Order: sequence, then C-alpha cells, then structure tokens
Amino acid sequence: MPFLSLPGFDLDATLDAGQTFAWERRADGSWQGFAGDQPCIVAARPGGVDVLHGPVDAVRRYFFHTGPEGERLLDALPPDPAVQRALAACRGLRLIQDPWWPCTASFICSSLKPIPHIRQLHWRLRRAWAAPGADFPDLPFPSPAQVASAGEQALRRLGLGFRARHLHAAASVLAEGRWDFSRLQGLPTEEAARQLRSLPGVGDKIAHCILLYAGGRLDAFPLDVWMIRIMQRHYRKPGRRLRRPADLHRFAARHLGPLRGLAQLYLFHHARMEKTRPDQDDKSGQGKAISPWSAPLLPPGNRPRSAVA
DNA sequence: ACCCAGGGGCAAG
DNA sequence: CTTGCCCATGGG
Repeated sequence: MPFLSLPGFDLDATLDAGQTFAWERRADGSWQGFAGDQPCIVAARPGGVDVLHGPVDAVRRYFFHTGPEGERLLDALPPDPAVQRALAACRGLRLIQDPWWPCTASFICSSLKPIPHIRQLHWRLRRAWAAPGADFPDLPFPSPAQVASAGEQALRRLGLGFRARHLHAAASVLAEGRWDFSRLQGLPTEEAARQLRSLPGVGDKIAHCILLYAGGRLDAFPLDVWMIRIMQRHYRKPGRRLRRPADLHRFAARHLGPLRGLAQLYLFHHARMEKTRPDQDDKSGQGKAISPWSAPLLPPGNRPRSAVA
C-alpha cells in the first residue's frame, strides 16, 4: 500500500479543524473522504500517511501545503505572539483544498451549527443521492442541478432547517448558469468575496471560508464568533473599537499581513482545542469550561430575550 | 428545561 | 451604515 511521506504533518488536526467536512473518521482511526472528487482512505503514520484507497496524487494535491513550500509558509507567518503560540501547538495542521461547490454547500449548511453537525449534514447530502444500498466510496457530492431539482422541502427533510432555503436557492443559481466560480479568477480577494456574496446564504464569513478552503487564498480571513473572541482577547486596546467586521478585517490585514487566512486557521483550531482539552486538574475529565474570554460576545440570534416585557 | 452552535437576510432606526 | 430579530435542528 502506498505511503506518502509528509514530514511533520498532523492528519487528525488537518481533517478536524473545521476547514473541510468531506472526511469521516473510521472505527480504526483512519479517515475516509474525498480529495477533490476522488474517494480516498488515509491513515496517519509516523512521517506521513498511508493511502489505503484512492489515487496518491489526489491526496498529495489535496494536502497542498505540505512539503518544503508549506514549511516555508509557516516560517513566514506573522511574528504575533498569539499566532506563534497557536502555530507551536498545532504545527502539523495544514491547509487543504476542497472543490468549490461541495465547500460552498457545506458552509451554507454551517450557520449556527457545531462542526460535527456540519459534517453530518455534508454526508447526509452525499448519501441522499447515492444509489440504493450504496455507501463509500460511491458517494459523489450532489451537483447543483441535483440539489436544485430536489426542492427545498427535500432538503428540510434532511435536517437542514432554515439553511434549506439558502442551499436550494444557491444551487439553483449555479444550476441555471446565472453565476459561476470562474468569475472569481483574477479578482482581488475582497472583490471575489463580494462576488461570492451574491450567492444566497453566502455572507461575508462564508465567502472568506470558500476563498480560503477552496480557493487557496491565504489572505481570505473568515470572521466567525471564535475569531471575534480571539481578536478581542488579544488585540483590543482600551481606545480602539475593533468590533465591526470592517475594523477587524482592517486590523487583520495590517497586523497579520497577507498570510492572515493561514494564521486564522491556527488561531481558530488552537482556541477550539483549548476549549475541549481535558484539564489536568479536573479529575472528572470533563474539560474546563472555557478560558476566560474577556468578552464572550453572544451571537445576536442567541441573545437572551429581554426579561422585561 | 435550558443553552449554544465556524451566520445570513431583512426591516427598521 | 448600524442594530434587532428571525430563521430550525441537534447535542450537551
């Protein structure tokens, strides 16, 4: 069986960092999923991965930030203390490259969902269009035309909730050819994000996710609740505002530079690991609740209803 | 019974 | 250009 040498690579961190949802962990610890449109099974080994199924070249292209070039990018990350701490803790985490449409569809499903749920929805979409009785590896991601013709109600039955309307509308726009990912070619990231936002269900955060995880644009900077907390915690100064997305984008561009999307990957994953890592002093193994973020910043939709009538 | 989750869209202010 | 509210679902 083919062994792919990827020194320093952390397969688990890479596939569980919320950048892709196209991989599922198997009982034996290996991962089954899709490198581009190629079904693959990969297993972590010292110094690289075993490719138990699928073409090695597709796996190599998928983990495109491995190797000496990837290492050089890590060395070029900004000398910011928080970034460097996160990098030191998650050095083996690498950027992946997903296909446009599955990435877009997954992140349209991601609104107000924890990462395991997003993965679950992604695979429900695959299995919903599989032949009767079929399972991996025969689970191609349904095309925009397939999703569009299924109808919104069918998507709701898969558990998409209010995201069903968005996904159906976005699939319809793509299926009818009223929009195409080739429009992003050559556009600056900011302008490409604006183009992506014309898709239903794609706002600023998801547009940047798509540009980073499908487009490989290292200056795309997804601003989710985690990133807002992290930046408040580390970068807020008494005088400055640093709350509105525009301010956060501006600060990130100036302070974290052209690799800010990559820096975001490490900050995000590191913070998420800190939250769930079992506390050594906690015998119950529940893990400590959360490090004391100075400003929790509840998402608007979940803000408690005012007690006063 | 709560609480929250890698948001987006829309109507008001 | 901001703020407030709604949108459904599942797991802790």
